[in-house]
Amino acid sequence: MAESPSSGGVFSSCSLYFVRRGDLGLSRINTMSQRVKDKGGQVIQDITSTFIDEEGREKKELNPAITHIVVAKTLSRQGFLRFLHDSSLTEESISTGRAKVVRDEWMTKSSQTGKRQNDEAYLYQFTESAPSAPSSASRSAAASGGSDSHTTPPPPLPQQQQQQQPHPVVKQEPEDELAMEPHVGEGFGLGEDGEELMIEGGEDGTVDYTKPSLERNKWMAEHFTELSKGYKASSDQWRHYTYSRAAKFIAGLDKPILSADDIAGQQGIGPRVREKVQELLDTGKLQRLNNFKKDERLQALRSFCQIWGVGPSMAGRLWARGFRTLDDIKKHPEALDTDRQRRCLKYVDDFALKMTRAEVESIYQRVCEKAAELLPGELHLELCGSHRRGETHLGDIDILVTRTDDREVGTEVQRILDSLSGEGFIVDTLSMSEPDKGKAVQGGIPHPEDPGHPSVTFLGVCWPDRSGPKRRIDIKMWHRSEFPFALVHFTGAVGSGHFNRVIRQHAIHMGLHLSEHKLCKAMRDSKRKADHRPGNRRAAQDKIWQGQVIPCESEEEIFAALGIECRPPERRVPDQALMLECSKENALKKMHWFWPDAMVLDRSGSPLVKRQKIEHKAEEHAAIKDETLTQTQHQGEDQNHHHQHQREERLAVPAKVLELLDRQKRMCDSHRGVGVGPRIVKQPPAAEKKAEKKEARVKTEGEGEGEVRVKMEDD
DNA sequence: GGCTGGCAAACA
DNA sequence: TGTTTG
DNA sequence: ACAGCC
Repeated sequence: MAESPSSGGVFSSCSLYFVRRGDLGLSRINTMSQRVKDKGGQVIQDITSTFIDEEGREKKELNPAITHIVVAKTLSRQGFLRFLHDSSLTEESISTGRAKVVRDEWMTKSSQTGKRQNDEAYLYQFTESAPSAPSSASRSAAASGGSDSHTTPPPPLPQQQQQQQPHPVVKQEPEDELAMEPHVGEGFGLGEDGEELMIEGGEDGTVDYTKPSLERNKWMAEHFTELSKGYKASSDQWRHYTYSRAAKFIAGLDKPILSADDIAGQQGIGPRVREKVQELLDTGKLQRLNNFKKDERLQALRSFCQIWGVGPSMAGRLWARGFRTLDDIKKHPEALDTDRQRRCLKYVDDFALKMTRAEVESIYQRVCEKAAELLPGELHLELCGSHRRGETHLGDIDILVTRTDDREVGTEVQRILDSLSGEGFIVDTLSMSEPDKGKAVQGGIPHPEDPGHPSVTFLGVCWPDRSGPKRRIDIKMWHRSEFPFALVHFTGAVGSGHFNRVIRQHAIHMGLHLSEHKLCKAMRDSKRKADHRPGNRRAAQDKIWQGQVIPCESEEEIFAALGIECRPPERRVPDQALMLECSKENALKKMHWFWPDAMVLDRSGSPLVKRQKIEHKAEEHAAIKDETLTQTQHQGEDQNHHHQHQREERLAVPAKVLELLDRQKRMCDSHRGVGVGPRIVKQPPAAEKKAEKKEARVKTEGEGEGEVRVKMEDD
């Protein structure tokens, strides 16, 4: 079997079953199944098979054909047990069966590397174990020896083997092979520099958690940030997101929280967050967070994620292979996948150091000078990111460049970089985009009259001061017409991009599409979980047919178009006011700004209140129109008042938006004399897919739920 | 109870 | 393609 | 072990 990979495919003689729970959804299972089959494996549909016992009764057992049961690594033990129960299997039948229960990474990694990964390194721990116990190591040790010769690097398994349970640290002094500047001793696991201290003690006086204060709010927010980071490292993106959002929300409150009820009922704040606020008020700490701190594995994952280019997935694999600390990895850099990661391993300590605003500004200055020297008067540079948001401890430098004229972006950034590299200022490139690729795929099928402009993105490392640390620097160049969108995008990316997510969702609700390049009308082919069986076809993608762009010359105009307050950079956070402004109802009231002929109705013509996906498809226009007519006709007076209702709810079109629409019209006219209204570039590919979809929709409508649709009446 | 959750682009 | 980043 | 929506 060690030799088989080349002959029969990676998965030859494997029969996999995918557990559709947790993060392993249908669409992912479909794609994975396809790959397994392509590479010589089999996918089994039923986890059980029935047999007839002596008394002639039907019984179920674990399907003996299965060699591997693939489980989402984030699926909880309980979730897995529930799955077993639902499949009328017992825990025991699994443990005694021949099928190996492996995490989904086993499959993706095997497929990626073209080498079947060692099962034992990817075992899914569903048997009894403390949530944190890294008990797998011992088992894999025994098993790995023989079969394992072809898994990626030789078994690096440092001395940790034996350490597993008794974790009392054993911080054996690293022999510092990679001569690091000893800037920070850095206990990882703790947040980035010192936040932990602030939580526990408070640097300037401890926070009195029994007394309401804004300080106490911040203190609570930090707890949520810690939770969020923990979940991030364990690849639980949604809890990461939720807690991170909660942290931002609480930190942004302008009134002290008096009781847990103060935050209840806010958009995005649910029972779990409320409970935890309560717990903080009652006990001054969070049990969950304490568990996190004790969780050796989690702390290791967090430290691994400090390497730029290593995320939760890679971190999990490193842990599975026996690495426990960053030092372990420094001793075995070959454990990392790419050269870039190995380079970034050396930057870990430097990148953990924050900069002052002045430092950032002087770096910005240096780039500005170079720009002025090479291309005098041609470029405009702006500091974005956390600096623009007014923060004081900065992790990186984020510079946005545009031409002062309307010419397309070319090699300007490259020239600046070349020169600065020659001076030893830029010392590494982590990622560099090809200037001409910029306009290729931006956010779906582009509008035929306005496919967008090329842009350039550089992510790299600079070394402003030979005696100081190296710094992360991003330089991006956009076409002038798209510059404001880039500004919004690269300023709003707080934390996990909460602000961007909220306003983009809002745009979607208005039937628009907001990206870092443009704002445009959009037709979305909504992403549905396909009801295909695994292996057949892929789930429908969330395709966007881009409609007309809505040109905005400033951030102000972008916010105006979305009908929300133009916030100064430092207020680009998802606070209560924003969530309110961006509620679905509001979006729907504003929709007619850009879809003047659209009526938003459910099937019976009643005014919509809920429903998120705005779905429409070009080629259904005709059909919809007919439907609309017949409906509105024979609905008669009965429905009339509904329409009035809806009209009443509409928000008046602001002057600014009229201006934008006017500008849009002028641009269109001058461009090509194109009429207003969405132009469809491409028809959705498979005819049958559409048929299916139509059917599905009719069905839901028939069931009375009623999709909201935007119905267009032709211009 | 099940599904979705902002987006795009580079890299291997 | 999945993973990671901004 | 999250929140909001059908």
